[in-house]
Amino acid sequence: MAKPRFRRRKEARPQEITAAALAAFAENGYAATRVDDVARRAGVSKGLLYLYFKTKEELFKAVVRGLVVPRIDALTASVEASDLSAEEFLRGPFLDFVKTIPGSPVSVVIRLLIAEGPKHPDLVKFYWDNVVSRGLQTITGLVERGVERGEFRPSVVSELPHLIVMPVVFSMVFKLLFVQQELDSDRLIETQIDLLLDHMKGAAA
Amino acid sequence: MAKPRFRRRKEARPQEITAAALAAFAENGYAATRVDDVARRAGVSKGLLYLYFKTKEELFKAVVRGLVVPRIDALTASVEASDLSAEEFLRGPFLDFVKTIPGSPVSVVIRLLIAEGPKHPDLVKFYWDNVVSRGLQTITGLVERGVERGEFRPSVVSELPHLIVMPVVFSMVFKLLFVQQELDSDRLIETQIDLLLDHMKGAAA
Amino acid sequence: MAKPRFRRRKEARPQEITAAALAAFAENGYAATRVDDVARRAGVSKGLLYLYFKTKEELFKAVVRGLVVPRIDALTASVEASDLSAEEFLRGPFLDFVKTIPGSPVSVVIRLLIAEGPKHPDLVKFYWDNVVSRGLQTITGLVERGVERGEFRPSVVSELPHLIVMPVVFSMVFKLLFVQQELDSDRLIETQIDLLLDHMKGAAA
Amino acid sequence: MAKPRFRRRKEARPQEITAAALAAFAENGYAATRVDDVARRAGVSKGLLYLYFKTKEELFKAVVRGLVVPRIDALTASVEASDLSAEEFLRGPFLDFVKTIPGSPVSVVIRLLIAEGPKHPDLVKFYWDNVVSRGLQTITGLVERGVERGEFRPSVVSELPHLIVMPVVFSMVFKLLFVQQELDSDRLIETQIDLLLDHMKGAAA
DNA sequence: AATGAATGAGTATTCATTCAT
DNA sequence: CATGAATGAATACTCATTCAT
Repeated sequence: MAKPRFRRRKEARPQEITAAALAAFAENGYAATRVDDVARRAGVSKGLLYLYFKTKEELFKAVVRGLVVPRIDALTASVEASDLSAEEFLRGPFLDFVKTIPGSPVSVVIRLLIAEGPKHPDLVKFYWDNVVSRGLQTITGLVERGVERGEFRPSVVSELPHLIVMPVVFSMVFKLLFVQQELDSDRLIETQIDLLLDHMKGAAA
Repeated sequence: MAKPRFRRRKEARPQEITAAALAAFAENGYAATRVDDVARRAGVSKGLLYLYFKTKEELFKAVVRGLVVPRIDALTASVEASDLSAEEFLRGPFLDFVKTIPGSPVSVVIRLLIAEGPKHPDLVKFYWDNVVSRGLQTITGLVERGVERGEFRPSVVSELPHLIVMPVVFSMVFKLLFVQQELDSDRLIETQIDLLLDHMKGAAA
Repeated sequence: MAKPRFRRRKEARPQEITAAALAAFAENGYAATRVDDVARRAGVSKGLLYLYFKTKEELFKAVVRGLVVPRIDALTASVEASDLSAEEFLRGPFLDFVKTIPGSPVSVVIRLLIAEGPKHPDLVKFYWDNVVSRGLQTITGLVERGVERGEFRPSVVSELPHLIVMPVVFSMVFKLLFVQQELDSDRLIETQIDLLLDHMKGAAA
Repeated sequence: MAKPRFRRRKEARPQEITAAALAAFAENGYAATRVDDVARRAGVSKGLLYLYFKTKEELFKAVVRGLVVPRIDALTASVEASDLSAEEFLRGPFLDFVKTIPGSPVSVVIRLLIAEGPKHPDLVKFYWDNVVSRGLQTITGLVERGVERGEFRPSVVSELPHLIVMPVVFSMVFKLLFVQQELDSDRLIETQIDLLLDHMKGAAA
């Protein structure tokens, strides 16, 4: 009745499983992904999966948490460590970082959150606190540093840092929805930053 | 427990049902919405619902189709009918129209498409053809009209009309995700249009 | 994918299902009974069963409730309606009634309660309130009527009506456990009633 | 989180495990008890448990076997060794012994057997042969000794020794079911023995 | 002897869909 | 047209049991 066969034994298991889950969720969305599938992708039995994650929902949360926090940490750290001028930073490291987002697995998380968010308020809260809120604060700080240093004049951008990340979010959503359609997200992002820098550096209010 | 019995045996039934479905989808998302719920909301039996819509999926498509096309038709028509200058149009009717979007049921459709899109390529295609593509074309036309008339100088915006709708999409997604958080979407949209008009009207290339 | 075939339509369904459940529980106990089995026995699909009973547990409760209350009602009513002397009643209708219990489905309920009781305190409460407590009160009332009328002398039996029902419970448990072994439960019950009547009618304390 | 590590690598292990199992079964019943739980309670790994007991069922049987036989042995031995009169024995050592039963772990075994008995006929057989049958025989022997010695007149009790153990079983079941309710089982048992001694010593048939 | 990671068969429950009435 | 009783495939989760270490 039973012919078990297993080999490995690790503590890397949780990561293997969340990676598999990410892939599965990316393809089918949360609701339509079967736990069986995730287990199979991870090369693991269903039972083992449940050993690490009490429920499908918890697995979902682990995926979101594990994927997204490191990136924001990196951004914040790099802002703080940098001694570039605000403009140089925005056109340099920031732009580089931000351009990678639309093609990255973060999109998957966005999709999951949009689809399942209403049923997981704590997760949304977590995402807001750890990613969005922190990201916006970091950007605001960067802009205000520029103002303090005389690079920029005071402008609406300090209050609406959303203007800066907008093209990133837009591109993610666009690519998520219209996989077939072309969108030069790099150019979109660059252009928006150009516009904003022009505005912030300009003379008139 | 009390159901109005003054059904006027209309043939407005399909609309009543799609309206109920929209409401249900808005609350729970597509996957988590039970056909039972939709029927109950519409004050109709499940059997009758299935008389109008062969499957849940078809109902979904009907909701999407029925909701968005009219609005885009209206926009296009109003552009064509207008004899305002491009800037006047952008700052006037366009802005008015566009500000209403983030709070409207279109958001729901966006959510549904993001969540379920990958499983309904034909629907995405439909949405692209009838809404997004047409919308972008209309905007491009408007901008080019401005260039032809000497209002604007040639600029990226003709190639990236996305710059104009970006804040709308961003606001929708933001509100979809972070219901609790404030976002002054009107101001965001206005500011972006200001930026772009400055840019398009500016002297330097 | 679906070739449904069904015919009937009733409001007797719940009873058909609880009857099937009783049979299944009797054979295998609660935990080991599969809902599938109950449905099959009732000639009904699993889905329909869940239409009437939200969970397996609720089905269980319905079985217990439905089976047991009517009998106690009957006993109580018959005591009140009777104009026999206490002894005549005990030797007559009471004995007849009580002898039927060990072979009746009530045993099944006892088994279920013993096995599952700790996990269903509300059910145990219900059973106590509606069956045991009421039954003991009825018997106490009967005995006290006898004392008032001068048939019996006051005795411990008024305080321990359990003495009267003891052989019934014992027989049930015995037969439940040792199906193979003989036990003349009728005689056991009769003898105990004889003993008690001797005692109650006797002169010495 | 803290486990004593001073395991003395005893071979008292099996007993530690059955003791843990008894406790677990007492709380949750057989079906609802997880082997994991038993192992944890015994401070032992699951693997080790399976080294001693091939299956959960075997563990169950070991619990039942280990718990009841010693007690009956003691009773039988004490009857045989005693030189008291039958009445003295019944009112003395027997009563003392029997009063301890309803509060003892034997109740747990009763519960397990009632709940799981039908699926373990061999276990029931074992219990019958080694406990019940022997117990009843011992009691019958005691009564007959009384008759032979002229203490008692011949009576039903020789044929229905169940009359003597009835209150014990009844009390166990009662307490098992209605943990909250009071029952003076000592008094119930004493009273029944009084009744029976009166009867057996009485003049009239 | 001892561990606990790993397995997978088994089960309650849900829900889109159908069809007798 | 209209109903809602009935179906059954699909799926999350559990737990006894095994076996590499």
